Amino acid sequence: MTNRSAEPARRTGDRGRYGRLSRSRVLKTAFDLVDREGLSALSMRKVAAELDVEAMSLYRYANGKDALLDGLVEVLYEHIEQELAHCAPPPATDWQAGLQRIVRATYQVALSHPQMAPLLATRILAVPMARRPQAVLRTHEQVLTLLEQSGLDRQSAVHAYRAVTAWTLGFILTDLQAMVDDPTAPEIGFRLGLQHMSAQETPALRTAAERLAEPGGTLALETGLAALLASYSPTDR
Amino acid sequence: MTNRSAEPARRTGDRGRYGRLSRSRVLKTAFDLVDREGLSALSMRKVAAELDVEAMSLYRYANGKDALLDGLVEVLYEHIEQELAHCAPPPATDWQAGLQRIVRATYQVALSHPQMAPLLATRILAVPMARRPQAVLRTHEQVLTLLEQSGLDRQSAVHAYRAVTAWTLGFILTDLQAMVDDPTAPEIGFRLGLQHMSAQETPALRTAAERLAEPGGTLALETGLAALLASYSPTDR
DNA sequence: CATCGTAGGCTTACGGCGTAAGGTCCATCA
DNA sequence: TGATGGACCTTACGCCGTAAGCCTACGATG
Repeated sequence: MTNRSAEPARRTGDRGRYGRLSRSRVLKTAFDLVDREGLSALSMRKVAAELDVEAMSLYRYANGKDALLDGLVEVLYEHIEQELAHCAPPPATDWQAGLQRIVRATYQVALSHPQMAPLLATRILAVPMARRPQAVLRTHEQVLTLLEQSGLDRQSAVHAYRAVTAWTLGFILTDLQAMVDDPTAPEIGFRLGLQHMSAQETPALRTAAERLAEPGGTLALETGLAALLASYSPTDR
Repeated sequence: MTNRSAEPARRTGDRGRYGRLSRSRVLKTAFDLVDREGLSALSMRKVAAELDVEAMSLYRYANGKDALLDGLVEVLYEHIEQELAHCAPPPATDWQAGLQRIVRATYQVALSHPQMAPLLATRILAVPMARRPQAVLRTHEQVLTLLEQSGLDRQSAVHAYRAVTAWTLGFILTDLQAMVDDPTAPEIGFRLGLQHMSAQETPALRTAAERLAEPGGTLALETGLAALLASYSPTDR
């Protein structure tokens, strides 16, 4: 509610007519809020408050909370595209390297914004493909195009596409899974809460927990990707 | 609130002292509600209403909504265990078949209860491993044990375990992803909402959409699983 | 400069939600 | 029979999403 009449509402590209809101400002605020406090802390009212605005004002730029969540996914994929754009030149001939590049970028952006990970899983289940944000569709289009370049027939390319998508999503979720039970504990076993796990019923899992707590890493991601791709392109073996 | 004093509160194993509630009854009611109306329709108050009880009464059996959600995951994995128990005998020597069996059961239970799928993704991110329901841990223990039987060293077994988990979860989510935009449309293209997808920007995806709308199926699930497993066990190639 | 249509933001209000705190009743058993 | 305590209920609070409608400052127009 701060009166900023000192600024005569110059219509920069990033503010609305009154020099206050804009879609990008709303999404960025929500994005930062989730990064900072987690998805469960996201509410229309809090986002609005951070913008010195009432909740209902957001509706012009994100028509309801679901639309806001989809906006967050959009931002996430825009980050992926940025990562892809400024980071590496695409080696036009090597389709497999092209796929690796996209999958790796997706993984890294997810790691940078772990609080958003649930969105990747839940929104894909909630919003039909045709309604997904453009940035999402563009990225998926690239994946599919690369696979079709690889010489696979259309049917196999679609199967491979599903495999790549499933692997990437599953790997990210598995990698980000909650392992730490008590962050304040000094010893790793207690930090993981192993004293709550029965050594009778789940001995192997208990023993493996320490190793499972470490992130999988880019290497494991790409190993699995390569294995899946190889199984779809008979030329490779 | 119906007075059922006709029944003198016989303490069957499935009811509490007053012959009304019990953990299993609460979870079953919530589970059915989600199956019927979706996760977003789940609320403490509605579950309570279906049991002719007040919301706060549930807290003795599920201490808050998060605990209720974890209870649903528990029920889901109990279904998986039932599927495993009554369906096929485990071929003790063939560890790969053993893994297939578990993964397939997980997939089939997920398909039977598609509304629960988001829980698989979100709860794994929210509750530390050591605090997961016993049924979940038992199933994971089986997977890990089978992999250790396969001759992999401990380190590789853990990597393979992560891969199996990631693949299964990712495959399920990808398989259950929303594709249908307008269920009432007679023609498939409109049913998928393809008119909303730009033929300029995402032509390949648009074309592939029809194929993507079909479920992946058990075969694709097992193909990918085999490919991943092969990449972790050098003896296989 | 005066006017006007409207985009952009605000107000109010409603019903539903999770849950903290404490009360009540009744099956049990001494 | 009377005490005990577990099972369920009542009340209340503060959040939430959002429908409906209002108000006003702005850009365009003359």
